[in-house]
Order: sequence, then structure tokens, then C-alpha cells
Amino acid sequence: MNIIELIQEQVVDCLSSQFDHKAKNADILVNVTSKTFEGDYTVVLFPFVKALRQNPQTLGDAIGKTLVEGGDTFTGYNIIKGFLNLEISASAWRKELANLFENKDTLGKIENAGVKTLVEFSSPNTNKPLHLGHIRNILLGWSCSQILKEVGQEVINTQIVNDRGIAVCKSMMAWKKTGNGQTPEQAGKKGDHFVGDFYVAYDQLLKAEYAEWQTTIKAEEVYNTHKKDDQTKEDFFKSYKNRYFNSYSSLGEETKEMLLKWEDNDPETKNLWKTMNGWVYDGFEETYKSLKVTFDQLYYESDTYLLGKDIIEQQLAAGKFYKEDDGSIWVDLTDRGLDKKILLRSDGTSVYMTQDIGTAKQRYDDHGMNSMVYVVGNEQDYHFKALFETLKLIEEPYSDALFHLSYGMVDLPTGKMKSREGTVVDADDLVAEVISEARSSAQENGNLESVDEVEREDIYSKIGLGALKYFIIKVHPKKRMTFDPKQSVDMQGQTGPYIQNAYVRIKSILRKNEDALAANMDAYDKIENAEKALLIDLLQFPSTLQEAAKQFDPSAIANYSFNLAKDFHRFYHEVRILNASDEAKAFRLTLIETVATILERSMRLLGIEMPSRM
RNA sequence: GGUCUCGUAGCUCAACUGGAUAGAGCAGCUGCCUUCUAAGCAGCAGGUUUCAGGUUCGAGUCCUGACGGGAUCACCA
Repeated sequence: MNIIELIQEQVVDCLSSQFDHKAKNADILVNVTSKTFEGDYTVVLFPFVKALRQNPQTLGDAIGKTLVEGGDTFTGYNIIKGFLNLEISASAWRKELANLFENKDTLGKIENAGVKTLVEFSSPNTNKPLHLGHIRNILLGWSCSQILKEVGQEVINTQIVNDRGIAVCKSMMAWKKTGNGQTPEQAGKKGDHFVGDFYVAYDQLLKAEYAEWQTTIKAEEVYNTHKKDDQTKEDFFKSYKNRYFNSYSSLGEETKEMLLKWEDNDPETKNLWKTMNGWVYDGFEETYKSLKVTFDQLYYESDTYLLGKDIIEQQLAAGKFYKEDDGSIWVDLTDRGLDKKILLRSDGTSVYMTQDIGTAKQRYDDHGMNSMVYVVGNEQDYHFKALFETLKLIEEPYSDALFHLSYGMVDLPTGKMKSREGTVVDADDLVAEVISEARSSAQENGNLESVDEVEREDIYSKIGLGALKYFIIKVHPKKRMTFDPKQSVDMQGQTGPYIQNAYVRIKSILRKNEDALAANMDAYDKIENAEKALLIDLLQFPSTLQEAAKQFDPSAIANYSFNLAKDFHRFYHEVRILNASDEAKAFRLTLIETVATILERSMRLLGIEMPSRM
């Protein structure tokens, strides 16, 4: 039992014995005392003032007196307005510290929650390399997965790889036409970038073809019949591009044929597809590796895009879905506050929903999970609402524990990222840049000159990635965020490296302490405010972790880590450790070692590694 | 237009289920390296929490309504 629970319990007892009022522990709101008042923890009395018809002063006095006299945990109290501020004794703090230190590796952990969760994240298309948007997705997914594991869930990291469709065929078509049989290796490019370049090339080809077509008589005719009011030719053709692609483009025609061939299992098409996707996967693999994330099992749309139809038919027969006159199948979610959604087209082919229902079922067959988290941008909020309600409607066994970890778009200071305008921030470039920034920053302060080359590079990478990852993950997932490249490589203030630096400072002290924790801290009875602040932080770790897991919110951990690091830096500046009195030294070494462990654990939950020096 | 979502310092972000005088960082200014790593610390300055009502002992937080940004409303994914 930690100090907060102890306060709650004693207050409950007191209310019961002295006022005959029954309350639960959770009813007692215990806060950290605001800096402007005396005390360590504060009990909020207002809720009981009314119920007990006592004024805050008498009520607070009664409770405060009982707590102080009832043992050696509390040394004093004061009441201001409806707040009862309690002062904790040095011996109680020492006890808390001893306990924290003892359990530092497992604090907040749950052994086995009996829950198996599948976390889906990243899920890219295979026609272009990963970019900044994917990075936010990947970091959220990875961190969420780590957090759920920490609270005792069995977690499976997965993706649904979008490896088929017209977009993929575009890259293939462009490669066929302009690639001259080249491979990424020959071109000296990473596979995903190599293929992505053909996707761009395809757009160029199409543009050229379109421009030429615009000079034809047919185009003139189309313009005259379809233009709106006084729309200029330029404006008209700009907005007509999609229609052109579908109706007139020979390149478009050829590409669509390719898609049909693919669906028909044409060997040549399938081979090319396999080869090019293979290149892309090699590239992705490298990016994931550089971000230090791994997956347990991948699902590919080429395998799952036909799934789901039988479930739809089955549930149609069971009366959960209904059929329109034209043969299309729908689910009616209007009594659940949503709309009617189509599940199967009139021609019997599937839509997004069909696949997602099928894939969920497939995953259940494979893993028997009882919970699923989908990390997908907030533009799909409605889709997931509908999907989850549908899965509930057909009573899938995992359907009461589905969560869409919906996150906001990443903007640049210049505005939205747009692939057409070339303002997309490439994932690999970004990683390389933050690491190189960390390198030059480290070389400037010269702390690593005695470290060998290999380890040095490893440290640069940890710091650079720490900066990048922290910058992104500190923002609450559902908020749209601005990504300023300049700020993302910042290593001062509220950043990953600032937190890493706190850890490094502790490690450095611990290295210098020869005689370990031999001394006894029992005689240490004048606990500094800076020390209390750290203890209070440490005691908050379990509830922060629970909250982060419950809300699927890594930013809670990020903010917690910063707070802890900040309080450590202040502590570090205010008190001496190695040349303090024996008992103070023992207390402080115990304290900082615990802080180091919790910092390291917190950051690991965010996918950030700690260097031991920097 | 319907639905969802966000709006906090010049900028980027916090604020546990409603709790005391709304906090950090960056940018700006001032100090601190013969003392355990200055990627640090301390200080100054910066706010009508978009606005208007309501609920209550108490509202950045909950409710209603405006205003502003974004998303979504396909037999696309």
C-alpha cells in the first residue's frame, strides 16, 4: 500500500468512526499539495462538508488530529478553505523509498491480466516509402503495444499491408515502361524509394499523355459539353483528370487491364508484382529497423481482400443484415446512432467493410484475441464506429473490446503535407537527419571522445531517435500536431535528450560510487523538498501507467517522464550526493537509482532507449 | 448543410474521475561551469483558457448556443 492509499484508508476509517459516514477509498480525493501551501498531500474536504453538515475547519481538524495522533506517518496538518494539507514524516518517506527501490523493476506492472490484444499499426501501401504520417502512426502503435504489455496483456503487433490495387499497378506499369529492367540494387536505391519513384514517374507519364490529349478535337468536345459556366480550359481540365483517367486515357486503360490480370492470376503480372513488392518490403524492413520496431505477424490485403463475404451471407441468413432489391447487402445501424452501411455491392464484390470484418474474423481464428486496437488516422473515425458496431451486432467474441486509436494529422509549419507538391517528409531522411544532428551536437560538447567509434554511433542514434520520437509522442494522439523540423531536432528543454540526460547523470554518479549502498539511511530525517518531489513523482508512476493503458495514451507517459527528469535535474543541482553525510548519501543513491529505473522504463514504453553516457 | 473533433502565453504543448493563485518548453532578457556530465540550474517577462449563457461550494474541464480550424458524409480505401 502506498502513501495515497494509506491516507484514503485512514480518512475513510475516521469518517466512519467519528461521523458515522460510509465512504469508499476512491471517494477520497488526495492531491499533491500545491507549492503555495505547507504540506505534502492534500485531502479535499468539500464533498463531505455538505453531506456531514460540518464546516471544513471542524471536519479537517477531526481528521487531521486523528491521522497525526494515530501513528508516525503524519507529523502535522493545516486547513485552508476546504483543503486538509498533511505533512508526511521522514520515517514514512524512508519507508516509501525503501519500498519503491525494492520494487522499482516491477512498479505498476501487472503479471498476467488474462487479456490478449492485437495491435494493428503502420499498415502502409506498397507503392511508396514511409513518411512522417506513418512515423506518428508507428510510434503510437509501438508505444501502445509496449504499454499494454506492461500492464500484463499478451500483445500481438500486426499490420494490414495494402499490397494490391490500382495504385500498386501504377508503379508496376511505370517500371515496365521506363524501368529498363533495372533493380534497386543496380540503381543504388532503397527498394521502397525505388518503387516510389516509379509511382511518381507514372504520374508524369499520365500528365504528359493528358496534356497531349487536351489538344485533340475530342477534348475540345468534352470541354464544351461538360464545362461549368465560364470555367476556363485550364480549370476544367484540372478537375477532369480523374474522369480522363477512367474514360479516355490509354495508359489508364492499360493499368486497369493489369489490375484485372492480377486478379486473374496472370503469371507474368503476379511475378512482377511479387518482385516489386519484395523490393518495397526490403525497404520497409530497413525503416522499421532504424525505428527499432518489430511486428509479430503481417496480414496482406492480397490475402484478405476476398474475405468476409461468407460471414456477410451467413449473417444475412441470420437476419442481422438485409438485402436491397438490387442485390446489395446492408447493415442498418440507425438505432445505434449511425447510418446504413453497405457490406456487399450489388455485383457481389466486396467493399472496405467486408474485408475488415473478414480480416477481424481471420485474426480471431489465428490468435483467439479478446481485444483489438487499430491505429489509424482520424479521417476514418466513422468507418471504425460502423465497423465496431457491426461486429457487436453479429456478436463477435472480441467485439466489446475494440478500440480505434485515432490520431490527428501531422502538419508542417508551412501547412499540410502534399505528395503532389513534394512537401512530404520522408521517414528515412528524417531519421538520418535527427541522428546527424545528434552527432554534431555531441561532437560540440565533446563528452564522448573517450568512447569508441561503434558505441559512439550507437549513442548518437539513441539521442537522435530520442529527440524525434519524444517530439512526436508527447502530443496527445487525438490532437492534430504541427511538426516543425527545426524543433524536432532540438535537444534542450522538453525533449527526449533532456530526459536521457537525467538518466546519464544518474548513471555517471552511480559509476563513481565505489562502496555501493553499504550505508544505512535510517538516520536520515531531514528530507529536502527536491527529494520529496521525486518521491511523489515515483509514487505516481503506477497510476500514470494504468491511465495510459486505459486511455491508449502514450503522451501521458511522455509528460510523466519529463516531469520526473525535470525534478531530478533540480534535485541534482540543489543537493550533493557523493560527498553528503553517510545517511544522506545512502538515501540519495537509493532515490536516484530508483529514478533511473523508472525513467528508463518509461522511455522504453515510448520506444526510446537510454544511452549510459552522452 | 448533417455528424464527429479541436480551440489554453508570440510559437509548440501540459493540466489525474470538476479542486486552491492555469503550468512547462521554445523564442527574448539576466545570472550560474576550480564542486557528482552546462544536452543542466535559477530568475525576469509573457493569459479575459475563442465568445456568451447555464449547472455548483468550486468550471480550462460538464451542459446549451455562437464563432473559428479540421475531418467525414461513395456500391473508394
